[in-house]
Amino acid sequence: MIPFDIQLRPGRPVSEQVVFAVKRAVAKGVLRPGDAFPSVRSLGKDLRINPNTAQKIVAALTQEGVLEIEPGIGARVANPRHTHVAEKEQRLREQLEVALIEARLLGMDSERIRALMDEISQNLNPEEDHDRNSED
Amino acid sequence: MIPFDIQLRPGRPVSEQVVFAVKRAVAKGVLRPGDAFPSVRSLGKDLRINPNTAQKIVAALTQEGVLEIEPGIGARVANPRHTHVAEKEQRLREQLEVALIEARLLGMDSERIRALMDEISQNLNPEEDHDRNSED
Amino acid sequence: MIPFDIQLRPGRPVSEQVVFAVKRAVAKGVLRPGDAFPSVRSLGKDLRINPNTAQKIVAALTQEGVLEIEPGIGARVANPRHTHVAEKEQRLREQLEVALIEARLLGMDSERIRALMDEISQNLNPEEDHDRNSED
Amino acid sequence: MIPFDIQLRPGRPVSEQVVFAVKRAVAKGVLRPGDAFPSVRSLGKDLRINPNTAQKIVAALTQEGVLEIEPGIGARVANPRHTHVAEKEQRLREQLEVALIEARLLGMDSERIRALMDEISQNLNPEEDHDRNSED
DNA sequence: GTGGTCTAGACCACG
DNA sequence: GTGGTCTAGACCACC
Repeated sequence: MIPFDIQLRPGRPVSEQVVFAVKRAVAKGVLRPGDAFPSVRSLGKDLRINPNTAQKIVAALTQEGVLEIEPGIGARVANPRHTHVAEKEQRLREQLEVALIEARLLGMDSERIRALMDEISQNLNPEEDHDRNSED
Repeated sequence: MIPFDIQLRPGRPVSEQVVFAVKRAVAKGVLRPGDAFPSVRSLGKDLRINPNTAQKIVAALTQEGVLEIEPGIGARVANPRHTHVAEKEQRLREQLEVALIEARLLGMDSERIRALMDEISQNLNPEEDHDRNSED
Repeated sequence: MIPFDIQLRPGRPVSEQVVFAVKRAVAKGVLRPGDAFPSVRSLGKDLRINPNTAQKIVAALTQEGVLEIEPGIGARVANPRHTHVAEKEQRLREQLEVALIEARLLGMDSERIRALMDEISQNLNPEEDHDRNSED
Repeated sequence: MIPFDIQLRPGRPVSEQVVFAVKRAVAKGVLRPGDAFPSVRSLGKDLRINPNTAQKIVAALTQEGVLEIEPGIGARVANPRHTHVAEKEQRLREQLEVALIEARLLGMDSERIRALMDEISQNLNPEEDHDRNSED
């Protein structure tokens, strides 16, 4: 079972969407370091996607440091290792620049943009309400 | 002549990159409403791309409301019309969510992210009046 | 002087727009049969368009039976002659079909469409209020 | 195979005509949400047009929300999403105004126009369940 | 297999 | 001159 829902939207690569969904789950705390991650097989079955694609997803997440593979055991969510920080921060800057430019072309001023950021940020936060079990 | 430089990076669609570069120029005020935009042919020649690709770029920018076409005359930067606002705002939210998630996975807290946003935002600001000579 | 305002919108052929504007003026009664129509020269000058284009406009309107040319005198709005009825009605049907299809794809039902038609139709009507001067 | 026939008329953009034909098919219910849509290549082959043109057609229909693309899988008729509603409704009004003006210049009164609309509308309706054999 | 992008060059309509 | 469309065929990413 996957502890989060993935809504595939047509028009973009499936693998990309799933990778992002996992990242979001980790960012929100729905998935936490140490949590088991579905095997390639069950992932493909659950999401109704090509096993080939499932394999690629796990590989990508591993490569980015989000997952860790224990050969013969399975995959689990990795401790934050902040790998490839430099290049990731570079990509992040670009993403933010793209978003900011689009926002401006939409006629938003800085205040409006900041408010939007805060709103999205808070939507990302609420992993605090339901019960938790901490063992870090 | 194009009043801004475009650095094509291999591996990504050329047209996409140029479209974005133009948007950035408009957002920065380097290109302003009413300014003439290079013809399809000259754009293609300047950027060393196929006229067809240049055509696609102009079409995309027109469709998004960034450019205005006068058939037989040429293209120019449009007044902000804010077309397709709903759809664009939705896409913007998604872009921002993606960026925020990446930032968190990088270990950034809200304050750090906000600072980064401000930095990028200010980099976008400098719409000085004097003609541009860039050699920083 | 032209007794109606024409707002040129970028992205479509100028001639087409002017032709349509004249038709609308006639349909609304702003221009009436017998009214003088500007010469090619003054039309081009008033609208700030290429004389070549102005010429084409007059020719098109004449060909459609909206204008009549009195050689050496000038052009005037023709009496409704309903020329080319068959082919025009055919074109009209196609236009209406296109519009209806777009409306449906927009999710409008017949009632909504009819209401929209009525609204537009009434917007076309009010040529009765202001004073008139007849010199046919 | 394409479940509807497209009669290309010379002199007008092929892509435009095909796009419209697909829209009509959707409006009539000949194509229904979820139905598979021919691949770019097969569409090009069936219609005897360049794959590139076929690609443009699919792209346009996707952009308008009529089709949905799953990369690597294929295209299918989308559920009505009613995107870009504001812009489309504006365009629709203009289309209707053009048609109404033409109708008036043809000497049609409101009643005649309405009757014509109803006729076309009903021609658009027949979404019978039985498979289609057209030899009317 | 699928869609997406790019190049190369032709033709047309518009002004 | 301008933009717009089409053809022909190549390459890539995705599944």
